[in-house]
Formats: sequence, structure tokens, C-alpha cells
Amino acid sequence: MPAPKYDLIYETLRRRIATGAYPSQTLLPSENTLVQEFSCSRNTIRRAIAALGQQGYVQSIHGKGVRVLYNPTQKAQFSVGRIESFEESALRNQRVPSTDVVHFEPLVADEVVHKATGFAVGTELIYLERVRKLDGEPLILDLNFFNADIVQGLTPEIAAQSIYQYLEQELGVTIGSTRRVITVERCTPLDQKYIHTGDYNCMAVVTGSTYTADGRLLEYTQSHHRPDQFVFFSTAQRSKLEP
Amino acid sequence: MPAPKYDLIYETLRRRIATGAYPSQTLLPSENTLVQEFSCSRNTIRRAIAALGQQGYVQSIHGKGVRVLYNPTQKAQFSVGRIESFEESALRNQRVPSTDVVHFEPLVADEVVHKATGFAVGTELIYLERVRKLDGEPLILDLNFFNADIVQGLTPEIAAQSIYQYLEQELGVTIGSTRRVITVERCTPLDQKYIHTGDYNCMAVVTGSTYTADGRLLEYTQSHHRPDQFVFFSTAQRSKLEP
DNA sequence: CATTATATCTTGTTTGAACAAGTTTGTCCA
DNA sequence: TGGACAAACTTGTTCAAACAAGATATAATG
Repeated sequence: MPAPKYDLIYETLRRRIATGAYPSQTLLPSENTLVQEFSCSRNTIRRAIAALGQQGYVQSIHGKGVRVLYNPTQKAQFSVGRIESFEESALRNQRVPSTDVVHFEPLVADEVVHKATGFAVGTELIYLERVRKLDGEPLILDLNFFNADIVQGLTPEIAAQSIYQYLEQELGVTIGSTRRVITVERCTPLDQKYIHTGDYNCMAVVTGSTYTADGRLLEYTQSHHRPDQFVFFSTAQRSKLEP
Repeated sequence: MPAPKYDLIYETLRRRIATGAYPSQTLLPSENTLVQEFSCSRNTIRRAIAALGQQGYVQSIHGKGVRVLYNPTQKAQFSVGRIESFEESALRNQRVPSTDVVHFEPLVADEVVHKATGFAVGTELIYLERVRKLDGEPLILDLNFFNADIVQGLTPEIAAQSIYQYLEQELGVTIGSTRRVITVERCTPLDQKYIHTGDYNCMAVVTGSTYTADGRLLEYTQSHHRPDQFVFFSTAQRSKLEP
């Protein structure tokens, strides 16, 4: 199962932008030029460029060209529109990640859990509380509800490592999409117990539902981030129609 | 300039999902079925479905179908991956918006402004401070830097209405993409002066750079949201490649 | 010289086709 | 009955082509 051609082209162009080979504010080579370089159809090039646009790297200008918008100085901590595990983003920022599993409990979804998480009543779940640390400093408190049918054989030891890696490499589960909601909420006693909140009295809360590639609800998670370490990136395109 | 066909199909399908005609967790009609209904090519259908996927409405499952993920109960306040003005989102939530312009000042970008906003040194700007209210209650403090070359004839009166409407309908400027960064920051004296922060000591800050469709930097904005009223939605797809 | 037309770039939309690959279903055989 | 296999679905990828529409440089025209 080789990677699709448009993904390779996307990566190649992205790297050229990130390294400055295509400087900011300049125009990319025209689509037809890229068609010749990569020996592919124009559709494939356009798909790669569209992906770059969604990540905020470029912006297409009708009749003119594709302008590079990326500014190499601003390095992302949590990247846009892409699902990235705590470990992956930590490594990308060259910091040492570690995780403490402070709670591990199998439970069955009742009506209350159903309303909060979306899991059907009766679904077997594993409830986790994990403290995420960078360079030994506790920054994130994760409250996870995992679908026990999918995450079989999960132990506290695995939860202290990367559950995503366990899912993808050991169980062969492929992850599809995540819907995330970002809010700011008052510190809970649990936050104060595990995170050094300092003089902040609130936390950045990312609530997410993750689905497998075959469309089953895999995970419902609340991530409580210490405010001074939280950054979230997003790009958007203007559409003409009203929603 | 009629709307593209894929946009119409997107809107039609989106409405069916939002109204429950296509219930959550069910599968959409197959692509070939939709091709017949809308009398178009499969590529056009796929483009509409891809857009629905990016907005979190559906998820495609290889070999099986396209599953509806949307849950009508959770009504979005700030929608995903789409640029929406304060007025637009207020109307969508059936609340009465108003704006106080508390500061209006032309200035020229110096080195400090350049580093903060990305505007080239020497660019003529208009700096605004605006308090956004819903039903009379101040919720958001906006700090705007507008490119004066593009936003010509801007007055405090227009700034109290919708600047985007003025741009698009009066000046004929089309808006392209926005890059947003979400952080949580301590309340500033300005926040406390204009927003009733209550017992929160921080604000949700959305920092954004907006570009015109022809690629010029139009606006740099910091929006300070009162935490209890702030919600941000985002969807993401998992990719196999490392960034 | 200035202005207008024209040709030629660019990206945007849409079509049709072919093949790959995952899922389900039914059929046939042991 | 059970399992293997094949057929008939589904979505995923890629190609080639044509035309629309915005931007720009060139040539023709006043």
C-alpha cells in the first residue's frame, strides 16, 4: 500500500516551503510546470496544493498563481487540521515527554456517560486519568474514555506510553477523523491536584471525539492544558454561501 | 458568476444532515446514486462530500460508504474552518449584536508593529479597539490592525457596523484565507476595563491574520473572548506521513 | 503617447473514464 | 453446516481533456 502520489507531492512542496526554497510571498511554479516536474496530471498537483492551502502554507490567487504564506519563524506546537499525539508533538519540539497514569478503571456507559461522551449505553469503556509532562513538568491532564471493544488488552503500562502507537502498530486500528471543541474553563480540584496552575484560575480544555477509519467511536477525551503552554493553530477559507 | 455546482450540492447535503433527513450514524446514499440525483460527475459529488468531511459532518469509510457524524443537539457558535464575522455568528445564534468603537487611530507600521503583525514597515494602518456585545453584554474585545490601502474610507461609524460587509459589498474586496492562533492569556487592564471578566483572571485570545483573495495582508486581529462564552470547533484528519 | 484590443499566461470548474482496494453478499462445494 | 471463493457493491486514486475566468504582457489603433 504505497503512499498516494498527491501526498508525496504535498510533502515535497511543504518541505521546500519550510526550508525556504520557495520563499514567503513568492509564487510557486505554475501548475503546468509542476505537472512536468512530477510527471502527473494537473488534478494531482491541484490536490497537493489544496492541502497546502488548508494547512495555511499557501494561498491560490485566481489568474495569477499560488502565493507562499508560510513564515518559518513561527514554529507550531500543535499543528493544524491534523491529529497528532502528545508524543509526536513533544518530539517535534525537542522536549522529553512522560506520562503518569493516575487512574485506570473499566466501566460501562450509563445514561450520564452516554450524554457526555456519545458512547451508546452499555458500551464497555476504559476510563483513564493521565498527567502529561514535558521535561518533568506537568502540563496537561487528560481524561480519556476508550471503547474497550477496540482498545483490547490496554494496560496502565501501555497507557503510560503511546496508546495511539499501540492502536496503530499492535492492533492495526486505523484512525479516521477527530472533532475537537476548545473552551476555557475554571480549574477543577483535579487540575489543581495534578497541574501546577500557578496564578491562573482556568484551563484550556480541548474536548475531542475520535473515530476509527471504519467509523466507530473510539475515544472521547478531555484535555486540560495549562494556559501558558497552550497553543492551537487553525486556518480557514472564506466561503460565499451562508451556512 | 454563479455558485459552483459542488457548493450547491454541499449546501443541499449539509441541510439534509442538519435537519435530520440523513440521520446521524447512517450512511449517505452512494456516490453513484447522488451522481444520478444531481446530474453531475462523480468528481463533483466527491468534492462536496470532502467538504462535508472537513467540516466534521461526515466521514468516508473505504468500501463501505459515507457515515453521518453530525449531532444536531450541539449547535456551533463559531463554526469550523470557515471565516465568519461577529454579526454572522450572532445572527445564527439568534442574539442581538452591537459594537462600541472605543479607539480609532491611523498609524504607520514601525519595526515593533511589523514583528507583531507581519505588516511591512511603512505600511499605513488603521488601529481599532472595539467592544463586541451580545444582547447588550460585552463579551469580546477586538484589537484590529487594518491595511489602510485596502480598507479605504473606513470611519468609526462603519467600524461599529460590519467592516467585512463594507469590504465585500462597498469596496468589492474578496477575502481569501485566515490563519488563527488560539491561546489563553492573563486579563489585561484593557480587558478588565471593557469586559466583565467576573472571577476569571484570563481570556481566550484568538490571534488572526486575514489575507485578501489576491494575497495581500488585510488585517491582523487579536480577539479577547470572555472565557465562559468562548467555543471553538475544529475537525482534523489523521495523516500517515510525519510532518 | 495613451488607450484599446488581443493573445497568452495563470488558476477554477466540470466531465468521463479507468483501475485499485476495501466490504458485503451470495453461491458453490466439501 | 461451514468455509472458500467469486461477484457485486462501495470509496480511493489518477489520468486526460475541455472550457471558464482572472491577470498580464504585447500588439494594434486612435
